[in-house]
Amino acid sequence: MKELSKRFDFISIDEKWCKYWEENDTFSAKANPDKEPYTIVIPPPNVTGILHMGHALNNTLQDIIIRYKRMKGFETLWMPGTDHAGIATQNVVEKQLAKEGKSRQDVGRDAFLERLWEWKKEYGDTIIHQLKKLGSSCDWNRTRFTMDEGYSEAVKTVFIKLYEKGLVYQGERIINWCPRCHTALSDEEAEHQETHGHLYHIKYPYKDNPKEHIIVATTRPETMLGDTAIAVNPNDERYKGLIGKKIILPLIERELEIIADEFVDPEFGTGAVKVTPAHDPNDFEIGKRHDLEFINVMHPDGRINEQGGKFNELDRFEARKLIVKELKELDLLVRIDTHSHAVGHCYRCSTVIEPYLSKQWFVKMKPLAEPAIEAVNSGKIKFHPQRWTKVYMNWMENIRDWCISRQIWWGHRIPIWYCQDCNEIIASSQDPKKCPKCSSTKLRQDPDVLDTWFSSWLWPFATLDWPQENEDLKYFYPTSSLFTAPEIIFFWVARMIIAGIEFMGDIPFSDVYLHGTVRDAKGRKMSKSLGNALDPLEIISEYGADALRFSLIMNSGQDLFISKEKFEIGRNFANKIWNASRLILMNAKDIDPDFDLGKTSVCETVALPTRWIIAKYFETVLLVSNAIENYKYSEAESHIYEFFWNNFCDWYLEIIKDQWQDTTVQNVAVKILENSLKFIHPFMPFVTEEIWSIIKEGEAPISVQNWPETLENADNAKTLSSMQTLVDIVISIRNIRSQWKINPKEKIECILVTTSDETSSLLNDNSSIIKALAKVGTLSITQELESTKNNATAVVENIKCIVPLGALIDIEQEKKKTQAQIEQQQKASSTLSNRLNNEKFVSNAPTEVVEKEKARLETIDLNIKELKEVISSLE
RNA sequence: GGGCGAUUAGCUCAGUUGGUUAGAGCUCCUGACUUACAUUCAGGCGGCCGAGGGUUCGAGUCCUUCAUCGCCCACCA
Repeated sequence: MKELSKRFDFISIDEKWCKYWEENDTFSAKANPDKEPYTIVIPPPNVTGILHMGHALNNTLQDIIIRYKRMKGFETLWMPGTDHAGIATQNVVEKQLAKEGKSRQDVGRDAFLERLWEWKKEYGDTIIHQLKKLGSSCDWNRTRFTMDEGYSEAVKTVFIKLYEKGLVYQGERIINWCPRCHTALSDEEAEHQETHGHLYHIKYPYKDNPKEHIIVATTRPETMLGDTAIAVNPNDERYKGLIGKKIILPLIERELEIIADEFVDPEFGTGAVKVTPAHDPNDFEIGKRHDLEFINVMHPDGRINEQGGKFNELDRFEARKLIVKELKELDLLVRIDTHSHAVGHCYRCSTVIEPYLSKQWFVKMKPLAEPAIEAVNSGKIKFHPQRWTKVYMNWMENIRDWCISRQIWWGHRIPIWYCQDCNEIIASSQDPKKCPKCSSTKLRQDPDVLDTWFSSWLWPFATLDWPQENEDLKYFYPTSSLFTAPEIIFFWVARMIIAGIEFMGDIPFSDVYLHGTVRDAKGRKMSKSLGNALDPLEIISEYGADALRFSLIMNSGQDLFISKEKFEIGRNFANKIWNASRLILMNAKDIDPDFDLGKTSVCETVALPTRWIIAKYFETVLLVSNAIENYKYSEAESHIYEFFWNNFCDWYLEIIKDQWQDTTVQNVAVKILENSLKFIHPFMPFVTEEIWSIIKEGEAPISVQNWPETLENADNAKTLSSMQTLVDIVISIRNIRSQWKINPKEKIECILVTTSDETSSLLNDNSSIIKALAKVGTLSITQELESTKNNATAVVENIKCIVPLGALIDIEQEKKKTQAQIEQQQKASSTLSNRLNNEKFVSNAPTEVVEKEKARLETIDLNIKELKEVISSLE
């Protein structure tokens, strides 16, 4: 067997295995009828930039489960890819252009798109490269992009299907408009932030009596330029007589009428509302109800247009200032209250969103949502942690139509053409040559593109080449689980469920795991602008990919608070694994390849520490497996960490230090190491792969090895507990040795002091174990005795040492405590039996409650019996 | 305005269906250069489990009220 280098050089190891896995297609997957499929689709990172810590966490989680399932014998597919991220990517390229002093209009649509594709190529590749460096075991040959050719087919097909069903429609209404990005946004893309603004109270004079006025309140005074009515509640006594009265709109001098509408809340503001149907969703509705004029007073970039009279061309906020100033001068401003309310901001550039009247494409969501609600209600799709179900449901049940058209260039062009001659609207997945109605060839494609999420929601099946039918699609769809951040439940998760059911007739995945947000040590979100972002690649080069992965997962219960030092835990652990392996390789020379841990664990002649570590090992395999299955990754890691470091290294390897000539010891150490590498592998793929390749030279990589076998839990647990007392002795001996500075080679005399029957019988029954223990621990036993605290202390002074084995407990106190417990339990027992004897209770309570109470009574009675035995043993 | 989560050692967090004396890591302190590892080893200090009330023989765990922090949703101008 080869030896490990003295230094653990993660840089070259990371690189070596990245390359190896890729060159050997270790993770390629194909439909295999002999195996069960396990599929994950990656949440495709945006091609806007480089990977951040959130990605590192997200992909590590996916990699753990996929590597685990692969070792468990599933045909695993982890589908990689990237997202074109419409607005976001267009924005970064526009910024790039701006540095050259150009706008996208300057270069033109085609040239601009070319720039975007260049960008995509560079950053898409970078991201894939970074995912590989993280150790992600994706099937890289299948890497997809949300705008590659086949994918466009899927998008067009979906659009047309929905259009034909009447679920995609065009409509003119108030949408969220970003004046900076010059595009419509969906409701989800408007981020509402609590803002401290102002509520302006303005006088609107009557036409017939300009000295009198009605007072309205507004947060956006500039919208008054588009006012076409004043509304009051029809039941508001203050205003009843005024309905129908004419008003002259200040500054604009337009004539308005006071109308009555139930929507107006008499309690808010003055109870009178200025109505601006083109700039407010509620006013829009009022406008429709009362057949008002819709006056748009703004350019798409947020400047006032010619409708604004002398405010023409002013920016909306400039106009606001000026209008307030002029109103003041005209003595029409009553007062300004401070007012905090939620204001929508663009989720890509944080510009204040303008409610804006515009013609857009929408998806009718209600009918699509129903089966998606059912899928979660019926338990076909489960959220982990479960509480997210509520969030999902709340959105689904209050779902609104989805605005899907964007006035940008980067994205899937809407497959709609307009006939210039007869105004026919043509939906087609191919470019149509002529109008089917009038045969005109003057066709113009809709200039808009689709919301980026309109392609993302097809990801689980579009990546498998839908709408084409093929074997892979049938085999790998539906996928198994989805790992993502809660921020995109609505954007992505919910819509994928809708699309999966609608277009594939089946849910897209059965489990959704929502992980926490990565924050800095102070709890702030990591972001480039705050300058608190840690770069995963930097961590990888400083601590290693395994360290990055391990530390991230260790902290991944809820939100993660990450500082650089946290990665030391992972680095140290990887180093520990390396050095433990070194030690074992240096000492294990006589290795039996068929050595069976299961058999050895029940072999009575084997020394106690060895039997114990084997039992502990089997326990750990089970704990780790269960934790992974239940999506409790940090828990799995704690089990691994504790077993490997505390039990195996610090305890077992220390104890057997001078036992290496024993071949059983050698084999046990090697076998436990090998199998530990296996269950550590999903978490730390690089170091385990490297050590495995040295121990098992010539064998297949650990990535494709089988997951270690488990023993029946109950039996193993029994073995463990029966040995625990004895193991405590070993620990005590070691402690005494170190405290009393006794040379490890020197035999020490000790007395085993026992108090309970259980322990002494254990010692008697296991004299062979004691002997084995003596052999290992260089312990010689001179006498065994039962003792009280007092004579134990007396003994201490004369003898070299004693092994405190529960003997140094104050017997009197122990008795008292036990007695108190007995009394308590007896009380419980009597109340319980009273209850069970009460006919009312037995006949009225549900049967399972009665059964439960009976079971409780039984255990309590058993407890009492045991406690009484303890008392008698103390006497 | 509605919903969700958090509150346990100085810090970061575990704590499974209520059940003996509430755990770990880091920090701090004490000791060990024992050649696999100082990215180490052995030990120690440190907790009215956010506050009040309730259910129970028994509550960190269940119910209720409150406080503080965080997140999400929401078209009262």
